[in-house]
Amino acid sequence: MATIADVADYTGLSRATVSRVINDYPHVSKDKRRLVHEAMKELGYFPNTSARNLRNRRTDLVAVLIPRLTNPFFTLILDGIEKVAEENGFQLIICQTKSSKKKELEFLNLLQTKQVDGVIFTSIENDWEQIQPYTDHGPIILCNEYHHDATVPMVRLNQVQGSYLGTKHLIERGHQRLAYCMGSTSGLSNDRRKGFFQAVNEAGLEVKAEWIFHDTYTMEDGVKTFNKILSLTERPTAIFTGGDEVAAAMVKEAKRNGLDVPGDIAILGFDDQPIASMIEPELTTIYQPGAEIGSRAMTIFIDCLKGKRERVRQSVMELPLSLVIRKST
Amino acid sequence: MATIADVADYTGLSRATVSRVINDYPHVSKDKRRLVHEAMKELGYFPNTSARNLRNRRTDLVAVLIPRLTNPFFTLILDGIEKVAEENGFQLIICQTKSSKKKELEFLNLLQTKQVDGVIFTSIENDWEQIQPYTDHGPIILCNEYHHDATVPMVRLNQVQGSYLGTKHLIERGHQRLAYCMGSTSGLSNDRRKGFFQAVNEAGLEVKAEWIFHDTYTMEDGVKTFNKILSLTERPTAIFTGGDEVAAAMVKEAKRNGLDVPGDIAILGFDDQPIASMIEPELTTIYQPGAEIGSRAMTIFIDCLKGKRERVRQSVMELPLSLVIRKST
DNA sequence: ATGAAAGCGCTAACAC
DNA sequence: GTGTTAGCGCTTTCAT
Repeated sequence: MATIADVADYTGLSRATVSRVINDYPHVSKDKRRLVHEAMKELGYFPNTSARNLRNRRTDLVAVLIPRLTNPFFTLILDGIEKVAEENGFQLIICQTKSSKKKELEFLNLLQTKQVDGVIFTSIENDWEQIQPYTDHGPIILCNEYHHDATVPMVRLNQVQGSYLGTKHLIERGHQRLAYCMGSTSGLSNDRRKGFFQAVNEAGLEVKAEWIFHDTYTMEDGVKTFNKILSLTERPTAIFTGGDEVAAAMVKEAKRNGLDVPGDIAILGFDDQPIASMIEPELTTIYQPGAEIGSRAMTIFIDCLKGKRERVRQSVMELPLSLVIRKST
Repeated sequence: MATIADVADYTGLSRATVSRVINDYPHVSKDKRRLVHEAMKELGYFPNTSARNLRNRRTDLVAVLIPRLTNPFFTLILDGIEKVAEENGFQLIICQTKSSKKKELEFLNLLQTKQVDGVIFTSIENDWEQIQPYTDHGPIILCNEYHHDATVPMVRLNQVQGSYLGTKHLIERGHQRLAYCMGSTSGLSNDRRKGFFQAVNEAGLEVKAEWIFHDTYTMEDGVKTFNKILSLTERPTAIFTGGDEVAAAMVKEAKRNGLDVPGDIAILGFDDQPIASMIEPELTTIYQPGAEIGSRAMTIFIDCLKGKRERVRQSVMELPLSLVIRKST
């Protein structure tokens, strides 16, 4: 494998000059520049990235922590991150945490060992105290996540506003008994609950404890939860869900039980995934600009790396959610 | 930032011994081993990956070429690759080609510059002659792709068999006039067409040229193509599609036009994505074990890297597709 | 069991 | 405009 020294020898120039050509520096004569290029081609030379990284103390690599690759919302974020990364010469390393605290921490080793320049979290499992020490080693950005005491830039969606909007919509449609299905108990979920109850309280409605459901993530969860709701003596007439998959599964289960959506029961999705407009009736849902927060987060990341922006200081960029009214409510 | 030399100085040992401890080599006394571990913790030392990579001539990094992150089938493959990668201490670099020949070639620079140990293609845009030279620089695996003259390991799905199965099913349901929608004109598409016509010919059916549609990828394409089909004077009674999104959009458009699926027109999907079982009627489709081929490909990749397997020699592993009969046919 | 030292391939400060 | 050279941080012979 040819090295820079080989190119230098071949051309009779020094390694320094060859390096200057490689890196497109000024102060190299046209002649030598061409000479070097010819030699590189002739010898099949390519600069060794590990050597450059060692010397430059950068890798142009970013670790992106994501719970599951098969979750369309997160790949949307990833897509947004990738777009900006690509434009700026960065590569992305995929870190699938499977929502495990342990794995999340393990991936942070990539930062300590300088395998990556920094990390973008699209979801966060550990408490901030666990993460905080790692901020010494490079920029950390929270994307789609928020921690009250995190000392880093955060790009988030206004979940409070989003779920308020959706809930208010249900109430305006005349619903008085609302079921609420949530996923985990993360900060994100708390915000959604906040928005939900804000709308509920404003309207002076009551929400019974038995109308609140936890750990509802998947389509199967949706079916199970829907059946629980059906079996309730005092049954809600509208359901606020934490995702379109859950909502879609519920719509289907409702139809299977001979119920009309939204006539007998209204179902509100979240995310506005492709599936939302494919099912019958089309899902009313809350659109989250996933690609957008991804791009923003990556842009901020780059600014931090370049020192254009302080990286160990809290900052919050918040984007709004919007209600997409279709047929299920 | 602490280096190995700092740890050596701190403990009064040599860098060599510290290195041995880091890499868990034998022939280091218990005492010194503990001493070094304490020092590393004390100094906040972490081995520098770039330096190790340079020295070891490996990065434990694999580039995965994928057309679009937002395509669920490809993230399924990615998930399979990731699983095996994780088990073996490899990290994945995402390379989104957006189906561009140019980008695909650019990503191969990662191989030449030794930024990655090798490459897994989950789709391939260029001709094999373009790719072939890169095999000098590290293992290249084709996953979900096949090139007749490729001199590398390939893991593929038996598309011929899969589409034969689906087409035969349509014919058995009594359909005589079949429409065929394909995506690109890749090897993969050719195989599907082969299976389609195999079944068609066996049954002695005729397929008019106007029943064959190209470049049908997305939901919008599905809607457009379906309307073209509707406007045909001699209209097919069944449609073979290249993906569940397309099929789902067609089902929806059919219903919008007052047609019954499968009564008036049967629609066959491909992939068995979550959406297939969420729409009404549920999609009959062809299941492709995406995660499975991903895992297999990564396993083969590792064998190639370890020299357990020849890497510049054609080999083909083929997995079968299966028909999932639901309600749309 | 431990250490000395060469060298992986590259860049940049400094000299001319 | 070009060359010399000292590292970047690590691993691995080869001694002892």
